[in-house]
Amino acid sequence: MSSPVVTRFAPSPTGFLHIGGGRTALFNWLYARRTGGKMLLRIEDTDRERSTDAAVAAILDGLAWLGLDWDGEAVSQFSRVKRHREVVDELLRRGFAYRCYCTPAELDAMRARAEAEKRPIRYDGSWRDRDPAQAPAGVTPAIRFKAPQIGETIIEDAVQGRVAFPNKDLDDLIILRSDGNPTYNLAVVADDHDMGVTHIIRGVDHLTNAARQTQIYRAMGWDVPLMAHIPLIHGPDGAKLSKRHGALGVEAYRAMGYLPEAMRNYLARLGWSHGDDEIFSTAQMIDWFDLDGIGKSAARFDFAKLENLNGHYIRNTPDDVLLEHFLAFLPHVEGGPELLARIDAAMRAKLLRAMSGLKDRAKTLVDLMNGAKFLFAERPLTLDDKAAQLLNGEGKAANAMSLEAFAQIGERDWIAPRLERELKSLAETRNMKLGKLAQPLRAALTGTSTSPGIFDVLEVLGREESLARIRDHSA
RNA sequence: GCUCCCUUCGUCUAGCGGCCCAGGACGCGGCCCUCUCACGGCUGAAACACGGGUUCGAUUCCCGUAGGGAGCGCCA
Repeated sequence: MSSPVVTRFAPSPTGFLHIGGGRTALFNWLYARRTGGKMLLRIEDTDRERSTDAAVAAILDGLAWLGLDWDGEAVSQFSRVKRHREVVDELLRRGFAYRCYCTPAELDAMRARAEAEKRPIRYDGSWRDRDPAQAPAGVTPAIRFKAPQIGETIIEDAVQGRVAFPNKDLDDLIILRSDGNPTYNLAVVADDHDMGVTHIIRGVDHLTNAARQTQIYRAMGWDVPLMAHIPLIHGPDGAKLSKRHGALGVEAYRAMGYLPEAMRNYLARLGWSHGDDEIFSTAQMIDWFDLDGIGKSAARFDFAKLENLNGHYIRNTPDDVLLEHFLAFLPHVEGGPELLARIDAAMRAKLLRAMSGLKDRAKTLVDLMNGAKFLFAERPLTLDDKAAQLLNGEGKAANAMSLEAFAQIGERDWIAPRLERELKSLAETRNMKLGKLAQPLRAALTGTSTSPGIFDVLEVLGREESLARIRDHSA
Protein backbone atom coordinates (compact mmCIF):
# COMPACT_ATOMS: atom_id res chain seq x y z
CA MET A 1 0.00 0.00 0.00
CA SER A 2 1.77 3.12 -1.19
CA SER A 3 1.08 6.46 0.42
CA PRO A 4 -1.50 8.69 -1.26
CA VAL A 5 -0.32 11.20 -3.79
CA VAL A 6 -0.05 14.83 -2.75
CA THR A 7 0.74 17.38 -5.43
CA ARG A 8 0.83 21.12 -5.15
CA PHE A 9 0.59 24.19 -7.28
CA ALA A 10 2.79 26.97 -5.96
CA PRO A 11 2.48 30.24 -7.86
CA SER A 12 4.12 33.45 -6.79
CA PRO A 13 1.64 36.30 -6.62
CA THR A 14 3.52 38.86 -8.64
CA GLY A 15 1.06 39.01 -11.52
CA PHE A 16 -1.80 37.17 -13.15
CA LEU A 17 -1.94 33.43 -13.70
CA HIS A 18 -0.25 33.06 -17.06
CA ILE A 19 -0.88 30.25 -19.45
CA GLY A 20 2.16 28.20 -18.47
CA GLY A 21 1.15 28.40 -14.84
CA GLY A 22 -2.34 27.35 -15.81
CA ARG A 23 -1.00 24.27 -17.49
CA THR A 24 1.22 23.43 -14.54
CA ALA A 25 -1.82 23.71 -12.29
CA LEU A 26 -3.79 21.52 -14.67
CA PHE A 27 -1.12 18.81 -14.69
CA ASN A 28 -0.92 18.80 -10.91
CA TRP A 29 -4.68 18.69 -10.68
CA LEU A 30 -4.96 15.89 -13.23
CA TYR A 31 -2.33 13.81 -11.54
CA ALA A 32 -3.93 14.21 -8.14
CA ARG A 33 -7.34 13.35 -9.57
CA ARG A 34 -5.99 10.44 -11.52
CA THR A 35 -4.39 8.87 -8.48
CA GLY A 36 -7.11 9.73 -6.02
CA GLY A 37 -4.73 12.02 -4.19
CA LYS A 38 -4.80 15.66 -3.28
CA MET A 39 -3.65 18.86 -4.86
CA LEU A 40 -2.59 21.60 -2.49
CA LEU A 41 -2.27 25.29 -3.24
CA ARG A 42 0.52 27.35 -1.79
CA ILE A 43 1.05 31.01 -2.52
CA GLU A 44 4.77 31.75 -2.65
CA ASP A 45 4.67 35.21 -1.25
CA THR A 46 7.95 35.43 0.62
CA ASP A 47 9.04 38.30 -1.59
CA ARG A 48 7.18 41.01 0.27
CA GLU A 49 8.22 43.66 -2.21
CA ARG A 50 6.55 42.11 -5.19
CA SER A 51 3.69 40.07 -3.83
CA THR A 52 0.27 41.67 -3.95
CA ASP A 53 -3.20 40.73 -2.81
CA ALA A 54 -4.54 41.66 -6.21
CA ALA A 55 -2.28 39.05 -7.79
CA VAL A 56 -3.43 36.41 -5.32
CA ALA A 57 -7.03 37.22 -6.24
CA ALA A 58 -6.20 37.07 -9.96
CA ILE A 59 -4.59 33.65 -9.58
CA LEU A 60 -7.50 32.24 -7.61
CA ASP A 61 -9.91 33.69 -10.14
CA GLY A 62 -7.91 32.17 -12.99
CA LEU A 63 -7.90 28.73 -11.40
CA ALA A 64 -11.62 28.97 -10.72
CA TRP A 65 -12.32 29.89 -14.32
CA LEU A 66 -10.22 26.97 -15.54
CA GLY A 67 -12.29 24.75 -13.31
CA LEU A 68 -9.38 23.65 -11.15
CA ASP A 69 -9.90 23.30 -7.44
CA TRP A 70 -7.57 22.37 -4.62
CA ASP A 71 -7.77 20.55 -1.33
CA GLY A 72 -7.82 22.46 1.91
CA GLU A 73 -7.00 26.11 2.38
CA ALA A 74 -4.52 27.96 0.23
CA VAL A 75 -1.32 28.26 2.27
CA SER A 76 0.59 31.49 2.45
CA GLN A 77 4.28 30.68 2.41
CA PHE A 78 5.08 33.90 4.19
CA SER A 79 2.97 32.82 7.14
CA ARG A 80 5.43 30.02 7.74
CA VAL A 81 8.62 32.05 8.18
CA LYS A 82 9.02 30.93 11.80
CA ARG A 83 9.23 27.35 10.70
CA HIS A 84 11.62 28.26 7.91
CA ARG A 85 13.94 29.89 10.42
CA GLU A 86 13.78 26.78 12.56
CA VAL A 87 14.93 24.72 9.62
CA VAL A 88 17.75 27.15 8.98
CA ASP A 89 18.77 26.88 12.64
CA GLU A 90 18.80 23.15 12.43
CA LEU A 91 20.94 23.27 9.33
CA LEU A 92 23.30 25.58 11.18
CA ARG A 93 23.45 23.23 14.16
CA ARG A 94 24.15 20.28 11.97
CA GLY A 95 26.95 22.07 10.21
CA PHE A 96 25.13 22.30 6.88
CA ALA A 97 25.00 26.06 6.87
CA TYR A 98 27.18 29.02 7.81
CA ARG A 99 27.06 32.76 8.22
CA CYS A 100 28.25 34.82 5.31
CA TYR A 101 29.28 38.40 5.91
CA CYS A 102 29.69 39.43 2.29
CA THR A 103 27.69 42.49 1.41
CA PRO A 104 25.51 42.62 -1.71
CA ALA A 105 28.00 45.08 -3.18
CA GLU A 106 30.86 42.66 -2.69
CA LEU A 107 28.86 39.92 -4.32
CA ASP A 108 28.08 42.12 -7.30
CA ALA A 109 31.76 42.82 -7.68
CA MET A 110 32.52 39.11 -7.45
CA ARG A 111 30.02 38.39 -10.20
CA ALA A 112 31.34 41.15 -12.41
CA ARG A 113 34.88 39.89 -12.00
CA ALA A 114 33.89 36.34 -12.87
CA GLU A 115 32.04 37.53 -15.91
CA ALA A 116 34.94 39.66 -17.09
CA GLU A 117 37.32 36.73 -16.72
CA LYS A 118 34.73 34.50 -18.44
CA ARG A 119 34.60 32.25 -15.44
CA PRO A 120 31.47 30.61 -14.06
CA ILE A 121 29.48 33.01 -11.93
CA ARG A 122 29.51 31.51 -8.46
CA TYR A 123 29.94 32.47 -4.84
CA ASP A 124 33.57 31.86 -3.97
CA GLY A 125 32.84 30.37 -0.57
CA SER A 126 35.01 32.85 1.26
CA TRP A 127 33.08 32.52 4.52
CA ARG A 128 32.50 28.81 4.24
CA ASP A 129 35.31 27.79 6.53
CA ARG A 130 36.32 31.13 7.88
CA ASP A 131 36.42 31.71 11.60
CA PRO A 132 33.29 33.65 12.61
CA ALA A 133 35.55 35.63 14.92
CA GLN A 134 36.75 37.46 11.84
CA ALA A 135 33.27 38.75 11.19
CA PRO A 136 33.24 42.45 10.44
CA ALA A 137 31.46 44.55 13.01
CA GLY A 138 28.04 45.92 12.22
CA VAL A 139 27.29 43.51 9.39
CA THR A 140 24.33 41.20 9.87
CA PRO A 141 25.16 38.03 8.02
CA ALA A 142 23.10 36.07 5.58
CA ILE A 143 23.05 32.33 6.06
CA ARG A 144 24.32 30.11 3.30
CA PHE A 145 23.79 26.45 2.70
CA LYS A 146 27.00 24.46 2.85
CA ALA A 147 26.63 22.52 -0.36
CA PRO A 148 28.68 19.45 -1.12
CA GLN A 149 31.66 20.32 -3.31
CA ILE A 150 32.55 17.01 -4.82
CA GLY A 151 30.53 14.33 -6.49
CA GLU A 152 27.27 15.03 -8.21
CA THR A 153 23.65 15.49 -7.36
CA ILE A 154 21.34 13.22 -9.25
CA ILE A 155 17.72 13.92 -9.98
CA GLU A 156 15.52 11.06 -11.06
CA ASP A 157 12.94 13.10 -12.88
CA ALA A 158 9.72 11.56 -14.10
CA VAL A 159 9.84 13.63 -17.26
CA GLN A 160 13.47 14.59 -17.77
CA GLY A 161 14.89 11.23 -16.80
CA ARG A 162 18.08 10.97 -14.82
CA VAL A 163 19.81 14.32 -14.69
CA ALA A 164 23.19 14.75 -13.06
CA PHE A 165 24.61 18.04 -11.82
CA PRO A 166 28.28 18.21 -10.88
CA ASN A 167 28.35 19.55 -7.32
CA LYS A 168 31.26 21.79 -8.11
CA ASP A 169 28.90 23.83 -10.27
CA LEU A 170 26.36 24.35 -7.53
CA ASP A 171 27.49 27.06 -5.16
CA ASP A 172 26.48 27.82 -1.58
CA LEU A 173 23.14 29.48 -1.93
CA ILE A 174 21.73 31.88 0.59
CA ILE A 175 18.93 30.31 2.57
CA LEU A 176 18.27 33.13 5.03
CA ARG A 177 18.60 36.75 4.03
CA SER A 178 20.41 39.19 6.24
CA ASP A 179 17.01 40.65 7.11
CA GLY A 180 16.05 37.32 8.62
CA ASN A 181 13.70 36.16 5.88
CA PRO A 182 14.10 32.80 4.23
CA THR A 183 14.72 32.49 0.52
CA TYR A 184 12.77 30.48 -1.98
CA ASN A 185 14.75 27.25 -2.12
CA LEU A 186 14.75 26.83 1.63
CA ALA A 187 11.09 27.73 2.05
CA VAL A 188 10.00 25.39 -0.73
CA VAL A 189 11.79 22.42 0.76
CA ALA A 190 10.50 23.07 4.26
CA ASP A 191 6.94 23.57 3.04
CA ASP A 192 6.81 20.67 0.63
CA HIS A 193 8.13 18.43 3.36
CA ASP A 194 5.79 19.69 6.05
CA MET A 195 2.79 19.61 3.75
CA GLY A 196 3.51 16.02 2.85
CA VAL A 197 3.98 16.70 -0.85
CA THR A 198 4.88 13.48 -2.65
CA HIS A 199 5.02 14.71 -6.25
CA ILE A 200 6.40 18.02 -7.46
CA ILE A 201 5.20 18.90 -10.95
CA ARG A 202 6.50 22.23 -12.19
CA GLY A 203 8.24 23.93 -15.11
CA VAL A 204 11.75 22.94 -16.21
CA ASP A 205 12.92 26.38 -15.30
CA HIS A 206 13.12 24.86 -11.81
CA LEU A 207 15.43 22.03 -12.77
CA THR A 208 18.56 23.56 -11.26
CA ASN A 209 16.58 24.41 -8.16
CA ALA A 210 15.65 20.76 -7.99
CA ALA A 211 19.30 19.89 -7.51
CA ARG A 212 19.83 22.45 -4.78
CA GLN A 213 16.61 21.47 -3.09
CA THR A 214 17.62 17.85 -3.22
CA GLN A 215 20.78 18.75 -1.32
CA ILE A 216 18.74 20.48 1.35
CA TYR A 217 16.38 17.52 1.68
CA ARG A 218 19.38 15.26 2.17
CA ALA A 219 20.97 17.57 4.72
CA MET A 220 17.76 17.52 6.70
CA GLY A 221 17.45 13.78 6.33
CA TRP A 222 14.11 14.09 4.58
CA ASP A 223 12.70 12.03 1.72
CA VAL A 224 12.97 13.75 -1.63
CA PRO A 225 9.60 13.92 -3.38
CA LEU A 226 9.26 12.57 -6.89
CA MET A 227 9.84 15.38 -9.34
CA ALA A 228 8.45 15.98 -12.81
CA HIS A 229 9.78 19.01 -14.63
CA ILE A 230 7.55 19.82 -17.55
CA PRO A 231 8.73 21.74 -20.61
CA LEU A 232 7.84 25.36 -21.10
CA ILE A 233 5.33 26.81 -23.50
CA HIS A 234 6.73 29.10 -26.16
CA GLY A 235 5.04 31.82 -28.12
CA PRO A 236 3.88 31.26 -31.72
CA ASP A 237 7.25 32.54 -32.95
CA GLY A 238 9.19 30.03 -30.89
CA ALA A 239 10.59 32.63 -28.55
CA LYS A 240 10.06 32.63 -24.86
CA LEU A 241 6.52 33.39 -23.89
CA SER A 242 6.91 36.90 -22.61
CA LYS A 243 4.41 39.58 -21.86
CA ARG A 244 5.01 40.93 -25.31
CA HIS A 245 3.98 37.77 -27.01
CA GLY A 246 0.96 36.10 -25.71
CA ALA A 247 1.97 35.31 -22.15
CA LEU A 248 -1.46 36.45 -21.31
CA GLY A 249 -3.26 35.83 -18.10
CA VAL A 250 -5.92 33.17 -18.30
CA GLU A 251 -8.52 35.89 -17.89
CA ALA A 252 -7.40 37.22 -21.27
CA TYR A 253 -8.40 33.89 -22.80
CA ARG A 254 -11.74 34.19 -21.09
CA ALA A 255 -12.17 37.62 -22.68
CA MET A 256 -11.26 36.16 -26.07
CA GLY A 257 -14.24 33.86 -25.75
CA TYR A 258 -12.67 30.51 -25.06
CA LEU A 259 -14.49 27.91 -23.05
CA PRO A 260 -12.73 26.50 -19.97
CA GLU A 261 -13.14 22.93 -21.14
CA ALA A 262 -11.65 23.75 -24.53
CA MET A 263 -8.80 25.45 -22.75
CA ARG A 264 -8.23 22.41 -20.56
CA ASN A 265 -8.27 20.12 -23.56
CA TYR A 266 -5.87 22.30 -25.49
CA LEU A 267 -3.48 22.80 -22.61
CA ALA A 268 -3.45 19.10 -21.81
CA ARG A 269 -2.62 18.27 -25.41
CA LEU A 270 0.22 20.76 -25.40
CA GLY A 271 3.14 18.66 -24.25
CA TRP A 272 1.17 15.65 -23.20
CA SER A 273 -0.31 12.95 -25.39
CA HIS A 274 -2.39 9.84 -25.18
CA GLY A 275 -1.72 8.25 -28.53
CA ASP A 276 -3.53 10.03 -31.32
CA ASP A 277 -6.37 11.31 -29.17
CA GLU A 278 -7.07 14.97 -29.75
CA ILE A 279 -10.42 15.70 -28.22
CA PHE A 280 -11.17 14.36 -24.78
CA SER A 281 -13.46 15.28 -21.96
CA THR A 282 -12.12 16.25 -18.59
CA ALA A 283 -13.19 12.87 -17.26
CA GLN A 284 -11.19 11.12 -19.95
CA MET A 285 -8.24 13.36 -19.28
CA ILE A 286 -8.28 12.35 -15.65
CA ASP A 287 -8.60 8.74 -16.62
CA TRP A 288 -5.73 8.86 -19.08
CA PHE A 289 -3.30 11.28 -17.52
CA ASP A 290 0.10 10.05 -16.52
CA LEU A 291 3.57 11.47 -16.21
CA ASP A 292 5.20 9.41 -18.92
CA GLY A 293 2.86 10.82 -21.53
CA ILE A 294 4.58 14.17 -21.07
CA GLY A 295 7.15 15.10 -23.71
CA LYS A 296 10.46 16.79 -23.05
CA SER A 297 10.55 19.48 -25.67
CA ALA A 298 8.96 22.90 -25.47
CA ALA A 299 5.75 23.50 -27.40
CA ARG A 300 4.56 26.57 -29.23
CA PHE A 301 1.20 28.00 -28.47
CA ASP A 302 -1.06 27.76 -31.52
CA PHE A 303 -4.17 29.91 -31.48
CA ALA A 304 -5.55 28.34 -34.66
CA LYS A 305 -5.73 24.95 -33.03
CA LEU A 306 -7.21 26.36 -29.84
CA GLU A 307 -9.89 28.08 -31.92
CA ASN A 308 -10.73 24.91 -33.74
CA LEU A 309 -11.05 23.04 -30.49
CA ASN A 310 -13.11 25.81 -28.98
CA GLY A 311 -15.45 25.71 -31.97
CA HIS A 312 -15.90 22.02 -31.40
CA TYR A 313 -16.85 22.55 -27.78
CA ILE A 314 -19.17 25.42 -28.61
CA ARG A 315 -21.02 23.33 -31.19
CA ASN A 316 -21.32 20.43 -28.81
CA THR A 317 -22.56 22.37 -25.81
CA PRO A 318 -26.33 22.25 -25.32
CA ASP A 319 -28.01 25.55 -26.21
CA ASP A 320 -29.16 26.39 -22.71
CA VAL A 321 -25.78 25.64 -21.16
CA LEU A 322 -24.04 27.63 -23.85
CA LEU A 323 -26.35 30.56 -23.20
CA GLU A 324 -25.25 30.54 -19.58
CA HIS A 325 -21.60 30.51 -20.64
CA PHE A 326 -22.33 33.35 -22.99
CA LEU A 327 -24.04 35.44 -20.35
CA ALA A 328 -21.21 34.82 -17.90
CA PHE A 329 -18.72 35.84 -20.58
CA LEU A 330 -20.29 39.16 -21.52
CA PRO A 331 -19.03 41.15 -18.52
CA HIS A 332 -15.46 40.35 -19.56
CA VAL A 333 -15.54 41.54 -23.15
CA GLU A 334 -15.59 44.98 -24.66
CA GLY A 335 -19.14 46.00 -25.41
CA GLY A 336 -20.42 43.01 -23.48
CA PRO A 337 -21.82 44.77 -20.43
CA GLU A 338 -23.90 47.08 -22.64
CA LEU A 339 -25.34 44.09 -24.42
CA LEU A 340 -25.96 42.30 -21.17
CA ALA A 341 -27.94 45.25 -19.90
CA ARG A 342 -30.32 44.88 -22.81
CA ILE A 343 -31.02 41.21 -22.25
CA ASP A 344 -34.43 40.86 -20.69
CA ALA A 345 -36.58 37.76 -20.57
CA ALA A 346 -37.77 38.26 -24.13
CA MET A 347 -34.28 38.76 -25.50
CA ARG A 348 -33.08 35.78 -23.55
CA ALA A 349 -35.75 33.66 -25.18
CA LYS A 350 -34.72 34.92 -28.60
CA LEU A 351 -31.09 34.14 -27.92
CA LEU A 352 -31.96 30.66 -26.83
CA ARG A 353 -33.98 30.05 -29.99
CA ALA A 354 -31.22 31.45 -32.18
CA MET A 355 -28.48 29.59 -30.34
CA SER A 356 -28.37 26.42 -32.39
CA GLY A 357 -27.98 28.40 -35.59
CA LEU A 358 -25.50 30.78 -34.04
CA LYS A 359 -23.23 28.26 -32.39
CA ASP A 360 -22.59 26.31 -35.59
CA ARG A 361 -20.86 29.38 -36.93
CA ALA A 362 -18.91 30.43 -33.87
CA LYS A 363 -15.40 29.46 -32.89
CA THR A 364 -15.42 31.69 -29.85
CA LEU A 365 -17.96 33.39 -27.65
CA VAL A 366 -16.91 36.61 -29.33
CA ASP A 367 -18.09 35.15 -32.63
CA LEU A 368 -21.30 34.21 -30.90
CA MET A 369 -21.75 37.75 -29.71
CA ASN A 370 -21.11 39.19 -33.13
CA GLY A 371 -23.39 36.66 -34.73
CA ALA A 372 -26.18 37.61 -32.34
CA LYS A 373 -25.93 41.33 -33.01
CA PHE A 374 -28.74 41.30 -35.56
CA LEU A 375 -31.10 40.36 -32.77
CA PHE A 376 -30.26 43.56 -30.94
CA ALA A 377 -30.18 45.82 -33.97
CA GLU A 378 -32.79 48.53 -34.34
CA ARG A 379 -34.35 49.73 -37.55
CA PRO A 380 -33.27 51.08 -39.80
CA LEU A 381 -30.39 48.60 -39.84
CA THR A 382 -26.96 49.78 -40.77
CA LEU A 383 -25.61 47.65 -43.59
CA ASP A 384 -22.10 46.42 -44.01
CA ASP A 385 -20.49 46.70 -47.45
CA LYS A 386 -21.46 43.28 -48.68
CA ALA A 387 -25.02 43.69 -47.48
CA ALA A 388 -25.29 47.05 -49.20
CA GLN A 389 -24.07 45.44 -52.39
CA LEU A 390 -26.69 42.73 -52.17
CA LEU A 391 -29.36 45.35 -51.83
CA ASN A 392 -29.00 46.80 -55.29
CA GLY A 393 -31.99 47.19 -57.59
CA GLU A 394 -32.24 43.50 -58.26
CA GLY A 395 -31.96 42.66 -54.59
CA LYS A 396 -34.63 45.10 -53.61
CA ALA A 397 -36.93 43.76 -56.27
CA ALA A 398 -36.38 40.26 -54.91
CA ASN A 399 -37.22 41.47 -51.45
CA ALA A 400 -40.42 43.02 -52.74
CA MET A 401 -41.47 39.61 -54.03
CA SER A 402 -40.55 37.88 -50.81
CA LEU A 403 -42.33 40.54 -48.82
CA GLU A 404 -45.53 40.00 -50.74
CA ALA A 405 -45.35 36.27 -50.23
CA PHE A 406 -44.51 36.43 -46.52
CA ALA A 407 -47.14 39.03 -45.80
CA GLN A 408 -49.75 36.40 -46.43
CA ILE A 409 -48.44 34.20 -43.68
CA GLY A 410 -50.08 34.85 -40.35
CA GLU A 411 -48.47 35.26 -36.99
CA ARG A 412 -49.40 31.71 -35.99
CA ASP A 413 -47.79 30.13 -39.06
CA TRP A 414 -44.59 32.17 -38.79
CA ILE A 415 -42.28 29.22 -38.33
CA ALA A 416 -39.18 28.21 -40.25
CA PRO A 417 -40.55 25.20 -42.18
CA ARG A 418 -43.61 27.13 -43.31
CA LEU A 419 -41.50 30.11 -44.39
CA GLU A 420 -39.13 27.84 -46.23
CA ARG A 421 -41.94 26.22 -48.16
CA GLU A 422 -43.22 29.64 -49.11
CA LEU A 423 -39.92 30.98 -50.38
CA LYS A 424 -39.03 27.80 -52.24
CA SER A 425 -42.31 27.79 -54.07
CA LEU A 426 -41.85 31.46 -54.89
CA ALA A 427 -38.40 30.70 -56.31
CA GLU A 428 -39.88 27.88 -58.33
CA THR A 429 -42.70 29.88 -59.84
CA ARG A 430 -40.36 32.72 -60.70
CA ASN A 431 -37.74 30.28 -61.94
CA MET A 432 -35.12 31.79 -59.66
CA LYS A 433 -32.38 30.20 -57.64
CA LEU A 434 -33.17 30.26 -53.96
CA GLY A 435 -30.01 32.19 -53.28
CA LYS A 436 -31.25 35.10 -55.35
CA LEU A 437 -34.07 35.53 -52.90
CA ALA A 438 -32.31 34.47 -49.73
CA GLN A 439 -29.26 36.71 -49.91
CA PRO A 440 -31.09 40.03 -50.27
CA LEU A 441 -33.35 38.88 -47.45
CA ARG A 442 -30.37 38.16 -45.26
CA ALA A 443 -28.94 41.57 -45.99
CA ALA A 444 -32.18 43.30 -45.09
CA LEU A 445 -32.82 41.19 -41.99
CA THR A 446 -29.33 41.17 -40.49
CA GLY A 447 -27.43 43.95 -42.21
CA THR A 448 -24.74 41.43 -43.15
CA SER A 449 -24.09 38.79 -45.77
CA THR A 450 -23.64 35.93 -43.37
CA SER A 451 -25.97 34.63 -40.70
CA PRO A 452 -27.71 31.49 -39.54
CA GLY A 453 -30.17 29.89 -41.94
CA ILE A 454 -32.49 32.54 -43.27
CA PHE A 455 -35.68 30.79 -42.19
CA ASP A 456 -34.45 30.53 -38.64
CA VAL A 457 -33.59 34.21 -38.72
CA LEU A 458 -37.10 35.03 -39.88
CA GLU A 459 -38.63 32.90 -37.18
CA VAL A 460 -36.53 34.27 -34.34
CA LEU A 461 -37.08 37.87 -35.40
CA GLY A 462 -40.82 37.33 -35.57
CA ARG A 463 -43.35 38.32 -38.19
CA GLU A 464 -43.71 41.99 -37.48
CA GLU A 465 -40.02 42.83 -37.16
CA SER A 466 -39.09 40.67 -40.14
CA LEU A 467 -41.63 42.23 -42.48
CA ALA A 468 -40.62 45.70 -41.36
CA ARG A 469 -36.92 45.04 -41.97
CA ILE A 470 -37.66 43.60 -45.40
CA ARG A 471 -39.91 46.53 -46.24
CA ASP A 472 -37.06 48.90 -45.35
CA HIS A 473 -35.05 47.41 -48.16
CA SER A 474 -37.41 46.51 -50.93
CA ALA A 475 -38.25 48.32 -54.10
C1' G B 1 31.16 32.07 -20.42
C1' C B 2 29.58 27.70 -17.32
C1' U B 3 25.76 23.73 -16.20
C1' C B 4 21.51 21.13 -17.82
C1' C B 5 17.75 20.00 -21.44
C1' C B 6 15.57 19.71 -26.37
C1' U B 7 15.47 18.72 -32.10
C1' U B 8 9.55 13.87 -36.62
C1' C B 9 5.10 17.84 -41.75
C1' G B 10 4.24 25.47 -40.91
C1' U B 11 2.19 24.02 -35.62
C1' C B 12 0.79 20.17 -31.70
C1' U B 13 2.16 15.26 -31.82
C1' A B 14 2.14 9.21 -32.63
C1' G B 15 6.41 6.24 -32.96
C1' C B 16 9.57 3.30 -27.34
C1' G B 17 15.07 -1.59 -33.75
C1' G B 18 12.01 -4.39 -38.51
C1' C B 19 4.49 -3.15 -38.48
C1' C B 20 7.14 3.51 -41.27
C1' C B 21 9.10 4.94 -48.99
C1' A B 22 6.56 7.53 -41.14
C1' G B 23 0.27 7.83 -38.64
C1' G B 24 -3.30 11.55 -36.41
C1' A B 25 -4.89 16.67 -35.46
C1' C B 26 -4.81 22.05 -36.57
C1' G B 27 -3.63 25.13 -40.58
C1' C B 28 -3.23 25.35 -46.12
C1' G B 29 -5.05 23.77 -51.55
C1' G B 30 -8.94 21.15 -54.49
C1' C B 31 -13.77 18.78 -54.95
C1' C B 32 -18.70 17.71 -52.92
C1' C B 33 -22.88 19.43 -49.84
C1' U B 34 -25.38 24.36 -49.86
C1' C B 35 -29.91 30.33 -49.07
C1' U B 36 -24.66 33.00 -46.91
C1' C B 37 -21.06 31.63 -43.46
C1' A B 38 -19.77 27.64 -40.80
C1' C B 39 -20.27 22.32 -40.12
C1' G B 40 -19.64 17.70 -42.51
C1' G B 41 -17.60 14.24 -46.38
C1' C B 42 -13.74 13.12 -49.90
C1' U B 43 -9.01 14.46 -51.54
C1' G B 44 -3.89 16.86 -52.16
C1' A B 45 0.81 19.12 -50.79
C1' A B 46 3.78 18.87 -46.33
C1' A B 47 8.56 16.13 -41.61
C1' C B 48 12.45 11.85 -39.12
C1' A B 49 18.27 18.95 -38.30
C1' C B 50 23.32 17.23 -40.15
C1' G B 51 27.59 13.77 -39.85
C1' G B 52 29.62 9.50 -37.91
C1' G B 53 29.13 4.89 -35.51
C1' U B 54 26.44 0.16 -33.17
C1' U B 55 23.33 -3.54 -35.69
C1' C B 56 21.50 -8.29 -40.53
C1' G B 57 18.40 -3.76 -40.03
C1' A B 58 17.84 2.57 -37.62
C1' U B 59 12.96 7.89 -36.92
C1' U B 60 13.90 4.66 -32.83
C1' C B 61 20.54 3.11 -29.37
C1' C B 62 25.67 5.80 -28.85
C1' C B 63 29.07 9.95 -30.12
C1' G B 64 29.95 14.53 -32.40
C1' U B 65 28.24 19.16 -35.14
C1' A B 66 24.61 22.81 -35.83
C1' G B 67 20.30 25.18 -34.08
C1' G B 68 16.89 26.19 -30.00
C1' G B 69 15.63 26.53 -24.77
C1' A B 70 16.31 26.83 -19.37
C1' G B 71 19.28 28.07 -15.22
C1' C B 72 23.58 30.60 -13.19
C1' G B 73 20.11 36.71 -7.38
C1' C B 74 20.14 38.37 0.05
C1' C B 75 13.47 36.74 -7.15
C1' A B 76 10.18 32.95 -7.12
